[in-house]
Amino acid sequence: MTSKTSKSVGFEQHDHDVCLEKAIKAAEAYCDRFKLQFTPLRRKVLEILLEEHRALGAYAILDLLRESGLGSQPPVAYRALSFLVEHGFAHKIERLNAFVACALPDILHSPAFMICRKCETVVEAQSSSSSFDLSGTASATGFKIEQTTLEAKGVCHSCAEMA
Amino acid sequence: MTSKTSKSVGFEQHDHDVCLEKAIKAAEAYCDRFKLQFTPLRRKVLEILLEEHRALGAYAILDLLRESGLGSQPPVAYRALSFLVEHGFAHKIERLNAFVACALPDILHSPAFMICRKCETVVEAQSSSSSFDLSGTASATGFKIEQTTLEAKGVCHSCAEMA
DNA sequence: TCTTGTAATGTTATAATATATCATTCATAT
DNA sequence: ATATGAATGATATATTATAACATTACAAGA
Ligand SMILES: [Zn+2]
Ligand SMILES: [Zn+2]
Ligand SMILES: [Zn+2]
Ligand SMILES: [Zn+2]
Repeated sequence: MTSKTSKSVGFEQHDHDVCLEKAIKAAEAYCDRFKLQFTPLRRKVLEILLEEHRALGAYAILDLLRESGLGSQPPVAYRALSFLVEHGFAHKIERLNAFVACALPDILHSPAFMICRKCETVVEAQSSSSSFDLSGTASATGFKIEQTTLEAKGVCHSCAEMA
Repeated sequence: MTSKTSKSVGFEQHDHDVCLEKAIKAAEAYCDRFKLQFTPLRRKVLEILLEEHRALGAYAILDLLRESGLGSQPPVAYRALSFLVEHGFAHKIERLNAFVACALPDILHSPAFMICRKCETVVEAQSSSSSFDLSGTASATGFKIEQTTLEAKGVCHSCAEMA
């Protein structure tokens, strides 16, 4: 059985070079279109995240940045990360306080993740913003869900009325 | 329209005394049944969380504990919180690095939350572990979803095979 | 060209969240 | 009463994240 709202990218083998290049190209195109600056720093952080389908903490990223001489203090990493997250090139995994490159860069989506607690692989599944069915993706890939986190941020009725 | 997988508790008015007492009683009963120690400290932390349907950070909780002379160092709060979370009496809101009392203490559930960014109210919706539909609860309560976080932790196919 | 505004980056300091470790006390069962 | 494990106390430190201010890069308008 497969879901109509979820489609996985990960766990199974795939051509990661294509994956990586597609993401960079998508970011370039998007920044070009919206006059955003895809600076060397931001590009490098995205490249670091794209290396693997794993989540990296800000300080791990910072270490790698330092190695390539592109910045060494926390705000440098956090700023680049918030740019990438803000524009959808990367996502924050709240459970891990860590970041992953978006695996679906050319698709408008609300991200959903399956996180293996053993190998730490993070698979991004496609979904709509308020309806989720991970069970399809999970069973299709053989992922065994143990625990889920679902948190919707927004504005409640009474707060909306005030404005 | 209402969802078959989600039912809200919150935002709208409700008898909070009942809410509070029900949660304490449920915790007592559960601990009794499973021979868990519902110590004064753990009870106090749950009471603190039950005061309001808002998420409290560990250090805010710690301040309140200190006031009642029940502990003053971080591990005290974190231990009580992990006990409460482990047994389902409370949940961690990952997006906020904060904790809420469970609003559905007598129902087996995988928690889902709607968080108002203005008043910081946290509403818990009932859901199954791998399929969610917050849109029903959201529209029923007038909550406007802006962003969602969906993260499933588990074990991937290849890691499961190794074991 | 010059200036001036804005975005990005550099730098220092510190805040906020969370855990490791070891000592002590308490509950419970033999 | 005594041995056992669970819970708490206490100290130190790790990890994650941001505030605040200085500097540089770059482009639009004078
Ligand atoms: Zn994505
Ligand atoms: Zn795995
Ligand atoms: Zn709950
Ligand atoms: Zn509100």
